[in-house]
Amino acid sequence: MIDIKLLRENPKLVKENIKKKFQNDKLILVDKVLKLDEEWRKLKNEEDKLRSSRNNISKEISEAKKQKKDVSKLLKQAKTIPEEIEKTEEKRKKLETQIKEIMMVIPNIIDASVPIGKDDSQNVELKKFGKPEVPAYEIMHHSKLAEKNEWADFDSARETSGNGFYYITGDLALLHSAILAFARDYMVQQGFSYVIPPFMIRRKVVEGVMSFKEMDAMMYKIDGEDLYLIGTSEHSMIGRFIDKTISGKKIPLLLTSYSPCFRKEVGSHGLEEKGFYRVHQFEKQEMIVICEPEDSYKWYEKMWKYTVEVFEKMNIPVRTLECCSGDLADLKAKSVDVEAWSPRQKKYFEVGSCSNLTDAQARRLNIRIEGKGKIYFAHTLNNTVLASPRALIAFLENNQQKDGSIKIPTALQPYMAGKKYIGKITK
RNA sequence: GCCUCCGUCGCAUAAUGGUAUUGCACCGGUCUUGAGAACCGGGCCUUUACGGCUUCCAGGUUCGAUUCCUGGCGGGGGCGCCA
Repeated sequence: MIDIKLLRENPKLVKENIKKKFQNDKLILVDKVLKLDEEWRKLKNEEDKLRSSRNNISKEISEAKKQKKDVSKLLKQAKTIPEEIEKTEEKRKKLETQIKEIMMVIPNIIDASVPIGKDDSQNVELKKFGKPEVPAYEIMHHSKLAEKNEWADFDSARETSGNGFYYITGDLALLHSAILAFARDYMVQQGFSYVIPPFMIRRKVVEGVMSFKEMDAMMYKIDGEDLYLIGTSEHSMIGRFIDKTISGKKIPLLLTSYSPCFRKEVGSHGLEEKGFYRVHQFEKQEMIVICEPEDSYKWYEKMWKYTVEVFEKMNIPVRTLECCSGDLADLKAKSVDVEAWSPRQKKYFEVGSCSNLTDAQARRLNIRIEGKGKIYFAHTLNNTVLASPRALIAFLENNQQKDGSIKIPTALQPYMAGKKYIGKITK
């Protein structure tokens, strides 16, 4: 959500930004909202004046009563005002709703450095980390490998819970916990504070953090309760700060959270594919930063690097792929995906996403900083440290040995009870 | 889940239908070598007006609601259930 003042003062800039994002159908909204805003201000002024006269008459009544004077004439005069206020207020509130609806869909001003492009096919590779190698031996699909080692039971999960669920068992379950714990500790070492948030949130919080469309496609609702299962800990983490003014002394807030994540994944066909790639339930270590407006790009650069480092320590080659203007969600000013190398598919796949939302999310949720004698909107950022079981796919492929066993990188061994290898030798 | 009491700035507190009081803390400014003291100020909105809004939230009654009524949310105490 951008500042309506920016729209008032510089509608041209807002329109240029919309064009950059190839959302030309939204261009008319700018003039529409300007008109509505002008009307709103007019009504607001009228209303203020009406209230002012009501307050004055009320005062007169109060004083007249004290002096035991007759107030019937004043009362008669006063009675007409509330009706007028109500009428004006009704109109104003209607306008307010319309304005807010439009402001919600006007995209955040993207950073000047964002590459211009229509959709994800025009995202730009920034840098490769590690060598994306394809070994001479065949890399087994993770679900086949899991089956051979009795590391997963998709068939039973389908019976108990449905497609898109899984049992992870034995050493793979250990590894799943290990990589999450490793990711958590890595972030703590970088100075982040560890948080376990609520895994369910109320509707009003959900509405704050996503659109109705997203809500329908993602969120599971608890029957008979005003509660939804979170799709990511970002929901409850950022929800914690709705309508809060944070003391400048506590800024930047560097938080890393763990949570299970639940997603309906409505309309995604990838769910048919066997394995861990697209599932209804996963676990994620996340990072959230709330900082001074001038520092958000400094944090943005640091944040995606942390993810790259975590994957490097797990011996997984990655690359960064910058979201082009058309692929950028409306709240985001800049965003980069971290993708892991798949030696089996000979291509990269998404394992994390780092975004700077500048002040758009903070304005929408009313998250402010108090300091230097001023109160102003914060900048907010979020990034995946590691999501499992998806990260396990990359792990099992890149650490797979010629004999079919899985080598545990040194950094992970303490989390795996010292084990250096897991898995049967199958070849 | 039930019964019961309660919700006013970060904390404490006043007003009990007449337009939110006071103290402490915090922050900014003035003064100062610096700190402290002292003094001035402190949220939001708009067309900056001796303007409007703000007593957990949403409604209602009223010329006027912190005060009365209804619902929600949050907290304390008691009972029940529970890893």
